[in-house]
Amino acid sequence: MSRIEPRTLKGFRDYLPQAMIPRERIMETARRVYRSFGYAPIDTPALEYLEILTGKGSDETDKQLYRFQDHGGRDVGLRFDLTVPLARFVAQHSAELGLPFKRYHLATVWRGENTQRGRYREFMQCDFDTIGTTGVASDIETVLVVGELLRQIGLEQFTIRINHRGVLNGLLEKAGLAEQSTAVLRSLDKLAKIGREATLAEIQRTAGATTAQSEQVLALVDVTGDSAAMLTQLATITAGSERGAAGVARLAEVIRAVEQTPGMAGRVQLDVSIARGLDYYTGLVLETTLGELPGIGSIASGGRYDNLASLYTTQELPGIGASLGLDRLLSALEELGRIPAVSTPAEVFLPYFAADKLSDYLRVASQLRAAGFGVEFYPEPRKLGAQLKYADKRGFRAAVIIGADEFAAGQCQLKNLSDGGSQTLTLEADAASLVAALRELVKKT
RNA sequence: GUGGCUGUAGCUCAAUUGGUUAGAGCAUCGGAUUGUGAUUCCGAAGGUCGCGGGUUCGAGCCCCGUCAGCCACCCCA
Repeated sequence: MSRIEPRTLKGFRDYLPQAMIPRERIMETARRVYRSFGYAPIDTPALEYLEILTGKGSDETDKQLYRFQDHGGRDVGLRFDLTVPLARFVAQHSAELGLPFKRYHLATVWRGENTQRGRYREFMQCDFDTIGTTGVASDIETVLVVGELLRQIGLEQFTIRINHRGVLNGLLEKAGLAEQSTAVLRSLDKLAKIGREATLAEIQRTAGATTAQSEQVLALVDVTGDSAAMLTQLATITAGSERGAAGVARLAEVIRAVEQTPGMAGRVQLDVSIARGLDYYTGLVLETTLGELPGIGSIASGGRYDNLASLYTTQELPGIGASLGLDRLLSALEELGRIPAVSTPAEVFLPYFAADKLSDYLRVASQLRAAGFGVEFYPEPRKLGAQLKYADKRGFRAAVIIGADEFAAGQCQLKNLSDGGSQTLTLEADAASLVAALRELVKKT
């Protein structure tokens, strides 16, 4: 009989414990932060009717979409982001949800695009959105959520770069390029990557702009200084455009509020080159870069849109949201050496040592678990050395060693696996001394 | 989707100009008179040379296809 080769599809990955543990930790942090701002969890099906997903109908969408017929002959597709499902979801349930509605959604999405480092065909998105309000508070909170998330992940050196589509569009209006805004913004988005001259040329090529028009757009790039100075210059550039003025005013308000939030001063920066490729953004747009790894690109980004669900409902649903780039963030953390080489989620290892004391071991294990520790009990009585080797390899912090001698004496040994130190403790009926010593040890290391 | 580079053990790599039974380190598993890991010592296992076809007396090495990875382009709702 020929064996089937175990393998995974191009762009699809297995996650071993060592990769999955930090991954879950970040997802837990994201959930905790999102919840702390009142975003509620939702989930939607991986598979949607094809017409839901192709509603926007760009060619690129079609190319990247995983589509097929199900067993009932229905045309279906796998979701390629969480925004389209959110739009469908809100249009379908707005009566039950009430507005404004704040939700977060951590889920897998699929895109059949060509793979590259950090770009896969199956990946996780960690979105949060506020639907049904245009209030500046929701703009401010979106920035604050991103900042709080990164801080709780343990990253301190980051910059949230913000811009406003109204400013860009106001400028385009003045330049007479309003119709070609998508093409112009797409080119502008590449400014940092390809440089000023190439951007200029590309705007002329893709949007059919004149030299004067494209220069007028690129005047943006000459906006420099601190945020206040830039805002003044932007006001001048966009003078005469209502949208531009409103955008400048909103940027000013967001920056001021974020600067005044404890722990967030200096974390937000106006960056006129940020356009975001997505043509549905209409207001604030944001990207986040790491000071230690500027080259890795944005690890959290998002923006405001006027009308999320116009394809599915007549109801006007403005909103703002952002998304954490989980894979990019993880590879950044890895590059920074911030991913511990651990393949166990538990901190305490309990060797099975005295073969006839199974029930006593199980009791200690459950006492430690009740006290909040993750405890792995080795499944069979083996040589202690082999068991400790196993524990070391997996990165446990501590081992609780209890053999026949300790049981007889009513004691246990607590071994710190990172420094090899060991202490002998009294093992009471409620294991109180052990719990206290473990708390110390886990806190310390 | 387009173009380029790459593919030998779980990982990183080696293997004279095409020439016998494809090697090493690390990792894995076992052991060093059955109670202490990560540092030591001994041993074992592990390879359809990504896969398929072709050229050749002979292919890990050359050719074609295919799959996968990396890079650039495209794109990223």
